[in-house]
Amino acid sequence: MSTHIAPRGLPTLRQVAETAGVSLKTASRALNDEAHVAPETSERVKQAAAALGYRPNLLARDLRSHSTSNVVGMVIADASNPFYLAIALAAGQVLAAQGLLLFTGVSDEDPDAEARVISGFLERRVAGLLIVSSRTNHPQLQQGHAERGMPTVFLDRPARGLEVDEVLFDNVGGSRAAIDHLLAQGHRRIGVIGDLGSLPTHRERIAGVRRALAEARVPVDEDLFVTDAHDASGAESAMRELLALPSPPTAVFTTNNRMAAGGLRAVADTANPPALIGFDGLELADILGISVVSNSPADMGTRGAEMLLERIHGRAGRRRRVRLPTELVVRRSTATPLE
Amino acid sequence: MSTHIAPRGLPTLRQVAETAGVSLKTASRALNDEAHVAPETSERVKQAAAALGYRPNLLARDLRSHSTSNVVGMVIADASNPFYLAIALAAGQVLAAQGLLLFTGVSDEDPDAEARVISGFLERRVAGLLIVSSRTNHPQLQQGHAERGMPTVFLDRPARGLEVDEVLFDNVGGSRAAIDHLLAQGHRRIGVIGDLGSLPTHRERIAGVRRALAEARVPVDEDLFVTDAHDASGAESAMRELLALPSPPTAVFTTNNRMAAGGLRAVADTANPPALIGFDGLELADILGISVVSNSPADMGTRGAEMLLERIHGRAGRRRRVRLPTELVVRRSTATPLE
DNA sequence: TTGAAAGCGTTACCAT
DNA sequence: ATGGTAACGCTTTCAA
Repeated sequence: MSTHIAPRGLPTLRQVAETAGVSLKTASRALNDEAHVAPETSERVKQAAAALGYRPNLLARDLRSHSTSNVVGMVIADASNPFYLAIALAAGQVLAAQGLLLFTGVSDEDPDAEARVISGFLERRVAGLLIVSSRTNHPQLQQGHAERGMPTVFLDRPARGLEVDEVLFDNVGGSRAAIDHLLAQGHRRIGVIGDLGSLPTHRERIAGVRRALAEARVPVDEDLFVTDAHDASGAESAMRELLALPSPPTAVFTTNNRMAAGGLRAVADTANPPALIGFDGLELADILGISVVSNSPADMGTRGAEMLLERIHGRAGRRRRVRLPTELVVRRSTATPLE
Repeated sequence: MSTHIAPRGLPTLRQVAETAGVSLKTASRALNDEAHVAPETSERVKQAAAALGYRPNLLARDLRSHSTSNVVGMVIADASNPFYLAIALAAGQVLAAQGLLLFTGVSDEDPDAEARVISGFLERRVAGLLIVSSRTNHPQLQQGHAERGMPTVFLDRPARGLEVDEVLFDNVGGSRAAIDHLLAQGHRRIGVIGDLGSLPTHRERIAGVRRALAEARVPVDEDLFVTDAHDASGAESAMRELLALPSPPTAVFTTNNRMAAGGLRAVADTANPPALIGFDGLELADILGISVVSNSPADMGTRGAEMLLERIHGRAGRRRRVRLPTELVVRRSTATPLE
């Protein structure tokens, strides 16, 4: 723990009570607007509280009352991606409407950090958990929380081996739509630039690609599939490698917004850039004319928060697994059929 | 005595102690790795804890021990802007290295929501506060926290009337650099598209513009200054209005990244777009060739967290007000001098 | 090395 | 309508 700190000397309920000349319990009742307090007593207590700058100690309250706190904890894996912010923002709005506060911790794709953040929430007895996980297993949650009834919803990435609700995108369907579109434009050599191969999201998107190609009986050239390009500059290199192949792809599918940004950078100064399509929204994609499989992080946040609220309010029953739809948005980057 | 059931059936330290066949205090000592516990006793306690899925209740611990919690609360005003995420991410990394957790709450530019989030943190007795405020006054913080020693650092926006540390950008200097650059390129009719006029950041940036123009003895045409375009689509309309003027500007300065995105959208299909320069980084600005006054939200987060840590560790003394530098990055959008 | 008791600030229960 | 007392789960203090 951290070093010693000067005492903060915040007033307690007892001091408020003394100042107002009432008992501890009466002060408590007055400040909580409970019944059976004379209006003038209540007024006197509230003035005393204001004068002293009193603030309830929620640690003590939650400890005693066993009421779950009004905080929902959210863990996001990657804060450098506005995509996850959009989820958190939407979720926060839904929760705020119910008087719940959303506090967000960042794991930065580090499983240990994620465990620490979740522990922090759990040990402070939050009312529920929203998790964009960077893990494939969840011993903490298995051990006693999610499975003993801590309301929990996984977002964007599945909860492996855990009986909890989840909200994911239709990654397979979205990828298939992207590839089908490229095939329809006449492309047969289709490159793919993907994020970390360990990410379930990535895997599903790749699965969609393979399925689309298989159904169209287009042979798969593994050299055209680059994976583990975990940031924009990795994607940029990946794109350069693809274009330097003896027989380069005529179209490239980037599996998320960051891969798209990197890929784009690599072709920005190219004479004959390949057709380009991405997954996820991309800022300014409209101006740049980039086709995408678009999804709605806001919907994900909203839906996840709603499901969490139901659990917090006592909903029982089996896990629910929601798949949110995606939408193919065609722009300049794939508008021209291959000759 | 019947053993009580903890909320959600979580085991308590007492149950761990009973399972291990030791006293409450011994269990506490063992789990906290304090001295004076026989190794084998310690081992037995830890196994019991693991078997039961024990988690310490930090509410109880912090309540009793008066140790400040290991949580720092951060409030951000606008989560739809990746800029603030970048600040939070950097701050979180600095704090994590010291064993502190950063929890972030979003106010969405709503002063009441900000107050609620701050109350939530305060009432949970966080170790410190990082605040990107949407308020101009801070009665809560004045009343007893910031001024009684709750470590607090304001980021990006000043702490009006509050004696706390702050880290801001050199907004005036950055704007002046942008305008000086446009003037050097021969522009005399310079438009400005700004965010909410109530935002101090915005005001400072406008002040920088006026100062640069005044020093160059270029008369100010108020019709060219559009303000309160608080989102990208507002900025887009603003840009269209500017271009529709009888005597439109030859260059436009957008005072933040969102204004830039909107302005850009408006000129995307224009034959003779005005010169364009923005403030703040903008995703893909390099590809789009947009000049910017660039700043580093990561530096802001890092610096702010460092200053907060010093306060948490007991640093006394007057408030410190840091101004972080900006850098002019010239790209295609302002590369051509006006004929 | 270990344990019993007190207490943190609050709310719950049972009186008055 | 108001108040005393116990209790929440933990750490601190002091004793064994």
